[in-house]
Amino acid sequence: MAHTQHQHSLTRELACINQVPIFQHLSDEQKVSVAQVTRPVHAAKGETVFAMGEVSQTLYIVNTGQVRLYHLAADGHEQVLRVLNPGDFVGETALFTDEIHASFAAATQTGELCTISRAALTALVKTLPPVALALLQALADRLKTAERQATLLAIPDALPRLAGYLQAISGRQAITLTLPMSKQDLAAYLGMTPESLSRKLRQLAKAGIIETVGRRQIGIIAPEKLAELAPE
Amino acid sequence: MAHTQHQHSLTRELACINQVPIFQHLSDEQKVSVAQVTRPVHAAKGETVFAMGEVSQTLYIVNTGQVRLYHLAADGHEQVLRVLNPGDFVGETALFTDEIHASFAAATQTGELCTISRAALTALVKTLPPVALALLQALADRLKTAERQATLLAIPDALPRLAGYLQAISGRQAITLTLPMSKQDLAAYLGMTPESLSRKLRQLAKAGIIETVGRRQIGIIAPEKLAELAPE
DNA sequence: CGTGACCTTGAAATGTCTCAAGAGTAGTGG
DNA sequence: CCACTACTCTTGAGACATTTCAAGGTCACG
Repeated sequence: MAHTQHQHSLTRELACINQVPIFQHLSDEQKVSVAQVTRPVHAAKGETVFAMGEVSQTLYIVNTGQVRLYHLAADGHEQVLRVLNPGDFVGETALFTDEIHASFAAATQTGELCTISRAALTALVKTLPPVALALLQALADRLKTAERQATLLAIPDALPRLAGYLQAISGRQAITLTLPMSKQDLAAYLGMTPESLSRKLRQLAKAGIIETVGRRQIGIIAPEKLAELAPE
Repeated sequence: MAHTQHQHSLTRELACINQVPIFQHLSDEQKVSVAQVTRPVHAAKGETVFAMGEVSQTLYIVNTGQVRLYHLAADGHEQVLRVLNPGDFVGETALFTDEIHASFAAATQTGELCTISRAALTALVKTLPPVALALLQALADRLKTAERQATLLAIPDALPRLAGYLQAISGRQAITLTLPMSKQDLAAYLGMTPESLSRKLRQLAKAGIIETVGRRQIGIIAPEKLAELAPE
């Protein structure tokens, strides 16, 4: 079925490609060759994109919407691993081995995903050096944030962990930011309980460092003070 | 000085290349072209390879010996980020931006490093697809372990954190393994105090799950019991 | 063989977790 | 459109685990 769709037009595929940073710096004809191996997938809010344990040979790139990656512990507790916004991708290990998904992926907002099979992606990397470089850059970036996250979580005290996180996602600017997940998810992500997170946020607010705007927004008022609390 | 050395022979450079997994699957002539842009560096035990804050445009690959990457906190406390064994590398972000080293690197065992400049590495990725693929695989692997490490550290209780770590480095086998760092470094790496680590190791030993052999060796006796304690 | 660093062990203090209940918010259905 | 409901988030008090702080033991190294 997908085959005939591809014959019709590549507009949907190209729309995918054009949104994604990885393919941003390609020429038009290079984008077409990428589009030919891309399969768009629609994901409605709440829909499961893939489940844990499934075998995959596919790279998923979020075009629009938002996808939440999470673990499901034995006690039914969900642990958010990562939140995929437009341009983010998952499944890069499928490039080399049959990846057994270690997590669930569910859309938190309706949107479009682009999928590329392992074989096609390998071919792209071999024939289009810019794709290889862009992928390397994306992986290097993610590696950096993952390693930062790991060193952050190694801190026993909750306050510097939270401060370090806020500093990282605010870019040390005095901006108002929207949290990428609910506070209970964020708490688990930061290795603490929702109660602790709530208390620490209040503590920062009382110190005049942040202000909470609504339920998912936080205004960074004093980035310098945040930096003092964060490691280094 | 390096220039004339290169003219003499590429034996040292090729020795480097041949040891490194990234370049393993190249043809002989491809290896030569890599060797031509490789600069070997000797690192004596205890020697500093690079310091935090230094600007780098170089990829470092460990050929022989061992290199320890670590943070230096304001209070002088050292936090080990990663231990590089032969085949491991650091500095991949230098591929894209002038990396400001976020850590120190010091040799814990005398050995040889291979260094490749950003420009040369970029050129290699563009001209030799196998290099690009190998780099991608290496980054994907590191990403996987880093993300696993992050989810592990998000657990509040020390015992499952330790169990998860032991499980990861033992490969779920009943083997005797050598710790890659001192126990006080390992404690910081796992987000606990040396005292806690000592107590938890004793606890595992009393339960007949592990045994401590000397100061840096641990024998895994019951991998299944370890898996029960580790998350999932 | 001595010295120093690493590791272990012990007891008290602190911080976070757990458990429980109450507010606020968002989304739903009448 | 409003009220209701369900959920998330907050707040409080007690229990617990880990961190501190301090000292002793053990191993590796010169």
